Amino acid sequence: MANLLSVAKLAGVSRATAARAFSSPESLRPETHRRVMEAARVLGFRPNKVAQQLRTRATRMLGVMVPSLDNPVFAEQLQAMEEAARAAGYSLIVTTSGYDPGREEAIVEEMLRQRVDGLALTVAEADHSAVLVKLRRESTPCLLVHNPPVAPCFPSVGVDNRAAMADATRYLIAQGHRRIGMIGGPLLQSDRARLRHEGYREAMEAAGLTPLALIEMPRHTQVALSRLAPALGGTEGLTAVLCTNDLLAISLIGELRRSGRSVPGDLSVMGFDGIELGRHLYPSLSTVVQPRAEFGRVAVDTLLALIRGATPQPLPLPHVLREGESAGALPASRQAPEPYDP
Amino acid sequence: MANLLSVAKLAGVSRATAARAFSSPESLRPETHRRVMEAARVLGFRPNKVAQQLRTRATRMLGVMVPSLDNPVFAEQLQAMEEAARAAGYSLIVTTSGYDPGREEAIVEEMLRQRVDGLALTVAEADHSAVLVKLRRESTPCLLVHNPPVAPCFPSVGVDNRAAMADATRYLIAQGHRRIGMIGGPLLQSDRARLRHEGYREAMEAAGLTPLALIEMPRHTQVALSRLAPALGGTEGLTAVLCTNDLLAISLIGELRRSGRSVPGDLSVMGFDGIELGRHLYPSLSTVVQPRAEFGRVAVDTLLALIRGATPQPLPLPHVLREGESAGALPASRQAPEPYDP
DNA sequence: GAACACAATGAGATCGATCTCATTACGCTA
DNA sequence: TAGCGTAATGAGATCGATCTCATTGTGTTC
Repeated sequence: MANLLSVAKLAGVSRATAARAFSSPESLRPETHRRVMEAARVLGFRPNKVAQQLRTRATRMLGVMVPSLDNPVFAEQLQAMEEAARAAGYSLIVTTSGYDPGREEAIVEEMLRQRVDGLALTVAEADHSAVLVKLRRESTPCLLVHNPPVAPCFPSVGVDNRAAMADATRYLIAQGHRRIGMIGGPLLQSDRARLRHEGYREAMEAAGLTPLALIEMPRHTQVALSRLAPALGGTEGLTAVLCTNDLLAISLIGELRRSGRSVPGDLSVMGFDGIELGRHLYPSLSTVVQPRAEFGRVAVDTLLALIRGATPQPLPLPHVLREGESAGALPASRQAPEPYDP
Repeated sequence: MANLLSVAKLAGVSRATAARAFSSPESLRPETHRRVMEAARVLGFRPNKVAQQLRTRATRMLGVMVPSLDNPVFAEQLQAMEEAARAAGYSLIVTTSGYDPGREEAIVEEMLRQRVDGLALTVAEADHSAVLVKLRRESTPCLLVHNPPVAPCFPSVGVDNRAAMADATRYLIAQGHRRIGMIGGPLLQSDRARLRHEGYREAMEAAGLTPLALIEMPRHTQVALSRLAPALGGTEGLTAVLCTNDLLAISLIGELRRSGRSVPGDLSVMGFDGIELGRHLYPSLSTVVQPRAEFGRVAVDTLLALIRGATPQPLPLPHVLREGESAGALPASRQAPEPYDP
């Protein structure tokens, strides 16, 4: 394949001049510039970014690691990141960790060897992450996405998970619910799940209600109704459930209806994430919307700022409670025996 | 940052020997190998892939372009591709085109400059794609995903869209439906949409039924019920609808139910893709499953074969019809006036 | 101990750009 | 036309590895 040297020869100039034709055309005589460009065209010259990267010690590539692309919340965020990155002249190397610390480690090492200019990571557990400890010693700019900014060294882009779930909880309380439960995926100890549960607990306690332990589901994307069934039966059963993500909520609604229960008649269900699809379901999903597209943009902007040497301290992004049809007012027939009276 | 030269110096060997310690340790005396590795450890040496890539003229990176990550069918496929690629020691550069030919062009040019070892593309229209015409002159191995293998030059990974939609149509016919319509996204002319419509038409005609034109929706992910309403009313209205993708189907089901209609009572709905979520909805989605995870694996395997210089001719991947609850037998009350009688 | 085969190591070119610094060319004024 | 300042261009080093080929070192055999 044609390289700059061959272009330079054909145009009758030196490599340096040929290079300038691309990087700073204004420093060349118009005629020289034209000759070089013509030679490049004739030879089908295509600049080699690898060589540029080696020489300039900048790859203009960002490494992105998300737990999974099966959850639209990550896919939608990635979509926004890709667009923002490309607009800024950067490419993304995309990887999935499956929440596996071993894979996280290997992926990050690989990306460092690739000399990415920056890393945007979503890890399982930011404050006990081996990979973050390692990165602390490295000079590659690094940004957390979704993870709370517990690690003092790394800026973080995400919503205030605790406040967001507290909002959702208060919303259900305002709808008249008193017996409210919460379900989550298999990583109960994940930093976000923990914060969300704390938000739930605080809102419950602030209202004089009893928070329950997080009910663990075997998968992030699918409920096992059997794990929840005990909490649902009888007059003392739950009347509303908060889910740590939308996929769980959607799956829960499906299972409930398949088992003959109605939503929100028998149980109000709230999601978390605000994936696009939730709007179009019936009943439409009541959920806490994380602004995923903005996540992506802000993540890239912040990472680029870090790369430029700035020390941005991004604020938590605002979450929005989207009222759908899956959570509603508590039917009179299911009012708690003891009325709420502060 | 430490480079091989500094490692070599510290270990008291030449660069060549230091390099061999990593690439072919067996060719070194154990003692020499140990000294080099120790020096590397002390200096925190991390091999520079950019330099390796320049020198070996192989990046071990694959360029992936999909229309969008907002549709789980692409996200799930990408997830599988990433795992397969990483298992083979390759990284993915991921981009989204939004079906925009201009962006397709820019993205591919960018990836060629990056000297990716191979490209896996999903384009809007394989047989009139400017970007594919350009790629035909290039030596970079290229694979189409989802696009039918119309372009003689490029292998393609995907299901047989025509046969798949014909199967779905026959399924509905077998359920007693006679007035069956089909809806699609804004790209009626997309190669896949066209093939799927052809499959539908053939199956209809083979059964002596009248196929209808594809009803165009303004977006890929969301129906506008108003566009469909005219076809639904009265005793002559449709009793079943095929959708070109699952998101449309899910959105359609939601809209129908919200407007007071039941699914499949008033209208049977079939999707296409088989995204995971469809299983968990209520009613669960009847759909044609494209094996997305297998797509990803096969795509990577085929592309790696191309890179090795083989000329694989991948077969269409098998599709599976998944019977859900959104499509059912035609109620007796809605039997067509003229019974089907070949 | 000399000769030889083979293993281990080193020297230097190379991949394809960029960048600095030196040199040449050009335009302007006197 | 000479002199000068600036614009335009070129020569060569450099980024960090790999690879070929030459050389040195080691061990075996007679």
